[in-house]
Amino acid sequence: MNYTELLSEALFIRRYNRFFADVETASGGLLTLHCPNTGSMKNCLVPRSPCWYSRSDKPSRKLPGTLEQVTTTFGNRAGINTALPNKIVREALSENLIPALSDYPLIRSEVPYGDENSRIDLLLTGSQRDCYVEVKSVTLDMGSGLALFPDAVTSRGCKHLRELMAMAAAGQRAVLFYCVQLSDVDRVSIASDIDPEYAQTLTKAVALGVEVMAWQCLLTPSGVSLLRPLELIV
DNA sequence: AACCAGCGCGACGAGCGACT
DNA sequence: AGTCGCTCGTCGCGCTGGTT
Repeated sequence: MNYTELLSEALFIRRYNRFFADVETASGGLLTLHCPNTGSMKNCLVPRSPCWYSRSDKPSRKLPGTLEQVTTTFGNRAGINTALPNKIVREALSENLIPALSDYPLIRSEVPYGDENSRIDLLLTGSQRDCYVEVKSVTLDMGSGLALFPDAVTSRGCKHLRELMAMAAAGQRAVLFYCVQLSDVDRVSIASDIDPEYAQTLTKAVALGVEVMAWQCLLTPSGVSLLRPLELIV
């Protein structure tokens, strides 16, 4: 997934509510950007650390740009745009870069499904069984190569797990795909101390046949793409 | 019938005020 | 004290209405 133009570098100053972040540009000016991540962004908000943003001149937008990448507490680069993982994974699927999900000719995004008014991120069809793929953005850097999910209590995350379990029980493939937008990471685990209910539900989901996979992204100023599968400690 | 533009809505989730 | 519902900005989907 390529940005429309190269990202600009700045210094992260503060995120003063979940939609707005102030940065200091190279020329020393203060710029308010849209923050495309409404989560807690734990370990991703380090004052005066390097960050990168995209510019937009769309007349419909109120802010001049979007915060895309930041530096974590441990000095790693994190992609914080929660809209990107779906695009990145879809792109990788259409290029057959994910061996475990390579036999599906048809890919659709945001398809309504389940009993709780949900939409599945990606529905893969055209093979023997349909494959429901829920993509999660992982940005919680714990240092020493470890990334965790979630970074805050996520009732929607539990809801998505329940929907995936229902799909698996109905005989379809159900996949939870952790898209890890972090540099210098080699394994992913579940933050059971942050959201015990999510951890329990995930254990149940795995036992019921929901497949879980985690891939690291390559983050550059020109774009983000899937890089390699990561060890998953569930 | 086919296409396009515009509009409305849902999703995202932390925080806050109103209400039970 | 606990729960509910609304709000923020952006994106993408799906519906509607207009034009060709």
